[in-house]
Amino acid sequence: MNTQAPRSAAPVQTIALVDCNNFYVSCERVFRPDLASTPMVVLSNNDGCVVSRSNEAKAMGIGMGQPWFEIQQKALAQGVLALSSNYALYADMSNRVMSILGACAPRQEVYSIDECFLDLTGMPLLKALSYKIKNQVLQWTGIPVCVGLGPTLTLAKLANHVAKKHPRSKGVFNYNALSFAQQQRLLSQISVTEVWGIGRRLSQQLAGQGVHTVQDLCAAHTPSLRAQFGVVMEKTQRELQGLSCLDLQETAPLKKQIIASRSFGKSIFELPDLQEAVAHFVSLACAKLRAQNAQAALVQVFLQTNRFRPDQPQYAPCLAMALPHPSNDSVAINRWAQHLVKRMWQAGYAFQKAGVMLSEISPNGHQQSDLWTPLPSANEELMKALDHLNQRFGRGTVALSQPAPAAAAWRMKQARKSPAYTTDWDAIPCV
DNA sequence: TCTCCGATTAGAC
DNA sequence: CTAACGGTCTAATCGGAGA
Repeated sequence: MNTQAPRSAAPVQTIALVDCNNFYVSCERVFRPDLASTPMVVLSNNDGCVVSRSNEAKAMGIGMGQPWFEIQQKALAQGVLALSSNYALYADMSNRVMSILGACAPRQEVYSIDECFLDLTGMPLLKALSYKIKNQVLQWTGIPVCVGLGPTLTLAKLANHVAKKHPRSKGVFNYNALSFAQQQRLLSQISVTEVWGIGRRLSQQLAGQGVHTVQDLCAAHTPSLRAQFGVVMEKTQRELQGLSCLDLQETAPLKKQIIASRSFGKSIFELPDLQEAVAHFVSLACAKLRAQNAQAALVQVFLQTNRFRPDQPQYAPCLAMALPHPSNDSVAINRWAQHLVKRMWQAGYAFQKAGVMLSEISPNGHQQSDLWTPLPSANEELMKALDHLNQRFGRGTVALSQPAPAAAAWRMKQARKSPAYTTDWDAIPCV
């Protein structure tokens, strides 16, 4: 068994993981302070599953990812408020939180919509600093956060988990401040399930090897671990031992693929409805592509019937096409995408979902062109104007196809959505 | 035999 | 009234095809 403290030549880093509490619910509450103690949940797209829960809802036993239809009746009877997700609001709140946090440290990695890593290495009075960060975010945005500190990204995440779970920590936990013996005792009290990168499947397999706690994983024989589970697991173990294997990624690398897809509010049978939906997905995907100043060389379109209805005929075609040259032009890409839908559509199927995938992505302006085919007259100005309008007045203001998405047959179900408080003046309640 | 590809798997949020 | 179960993204790995 490995009971040695890891000795590393590098001075101990201090990484902070700052995570917003019940993020989507907290965003909604900023604009509805009257809901501060109402049990509430936010639902995924199409009002499908629970994706964010208030503490009250957690206490009632409502699980993360539970299908809403399964618990709806009981939950409503218990007074649970359910809201459709309002991504425009959450993205805007996230930007505010992240820019405040970014100013607190020389280096930041925005890891997801509600959490980021900060490099606090070498800074004095870490505990006081952490509380200051936490209070500043709360004061300036209304969003509560917890802060976990550790010598590696994985341990910072674990420390954040401790901060969230133990009320005594008051939202801040510093793993680096523990003695080696205290660290071991703590790790032996936490299930491996809580470790970043260890999901349901792996924790089950680990349990088969007698590895149940984080301490068990730290102490496991490294070569056997590597042989059975691969590199990723070895890195996780090293990180838990305090040896840094993962780096903070300050600038997000270009996406290798961009997908825009959605389930429909109801089944779609007709080709024109499907085409409209696909046109919409193309414009979403291309906007994302342009936002990272990139272009794609491959378009793919897929259609799906409802896989939860085995009694109905199933059909899930997917067709790809290489673009004549890399592009991020919604109009051009839509032409090819429409072609693909037409090829795949067949009468009689109840389509439930469709999507567009862009891949073989490269930075703008790096296209290999040959001498004979002229470069396409890129609709650059048009696309710029389009992105601007959609940002300013809301997604779907300017679309590639006729009907506004709000009226479309394929539009997703969002029965209980809150207003766009932060991006639409008219949505601000008069006081 | 080596490499490249697509499909599959696992995980995160 | 009934039926109803999310959307993106990455990396590793494996088996088969092709060089």
